Amino acid sequence: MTHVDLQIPVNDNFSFNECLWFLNRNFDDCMHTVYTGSVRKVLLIDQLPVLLEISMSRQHLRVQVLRGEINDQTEPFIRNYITEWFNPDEDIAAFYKLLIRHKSLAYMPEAFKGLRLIGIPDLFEALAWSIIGQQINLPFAYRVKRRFVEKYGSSILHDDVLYHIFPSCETVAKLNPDDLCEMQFSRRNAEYIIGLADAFVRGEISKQQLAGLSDFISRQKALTNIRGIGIWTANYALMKSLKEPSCIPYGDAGLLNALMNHNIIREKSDSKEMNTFFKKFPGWESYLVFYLWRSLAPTEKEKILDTTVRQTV
DNA sequence: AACCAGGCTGCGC
DNA sequence: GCGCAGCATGGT
Repeated sequence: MTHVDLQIPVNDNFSFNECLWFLNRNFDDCMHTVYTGSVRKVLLIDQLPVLLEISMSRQHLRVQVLRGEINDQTEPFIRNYITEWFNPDEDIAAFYKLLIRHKSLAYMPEAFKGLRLIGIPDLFEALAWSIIGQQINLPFAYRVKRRFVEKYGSSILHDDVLYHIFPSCETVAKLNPDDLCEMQFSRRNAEYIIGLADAFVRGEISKQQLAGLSDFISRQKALTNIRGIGIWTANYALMKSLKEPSCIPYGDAGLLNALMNHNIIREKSDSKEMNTFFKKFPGWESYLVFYLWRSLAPTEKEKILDTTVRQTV
């Protein structure tokens, strides 16, 4: 049964266009494809691919199934996935109130109005992606991810477009570091990712197990116990995959740049000022980090200029 | 050519 | 517990 729509309600302060804009920033992310007013992505549900198109229809996210089955089993999975991806059910009014109080951030609720923290619901994907992104620039990280996904993930073809599924931990666990070094992983990051995949295969870690731990610190520790996952990666994954509200990815280059841009810290090493700053946003640290990252993206004007240049060249 | 990039490990203290 | 070198991999 195709052509069935799902509707997912959204609450106030939700802008699908802002979310789409973020998904389509200036990077080439192979895990989804953005169109005007919609985004397509394929999910793997019980080993079967389901291609979705998400768009906005009145006060609902509208999910159309372009390929694959939608039934009593897959529907809850899809609903849950989309909800964790766009977080349309959150109430971010309190966050906006805090932003408005802050001198150099007061512009954000208007400038980024309705942007939600875009999640990566799959924990293995979130962790593997953040390991890929360690200490390398983002355009390069996205290129490495694309090579990795195109080689070791599966995909489906629809209307002449390939939609990719992230490699499974079973597949990755069987790789040798050399397989990944070929695609410009550093040897160490290759070892990290394969080890991570192995931990998932062995059941040493899972999203469910992690979510079941009693507090934030335990969840952080469970992650940093894995080789290759430091505090930055742990916080990134907890923020993107487990909706942890108070994650500060310490040392993050982008975060530090954003804080410098907003004159919130003077030196990148100034962790004291940074901590005092974050204390003004209790419970919204993750959201704040996400909005600060958003502030690093080029403005709409710059982006249009950029594509114009590329086209004429 | 030097410095940067959404860091981590291991060591010495 | 904290600071710091050493480390890979490319981009600008």
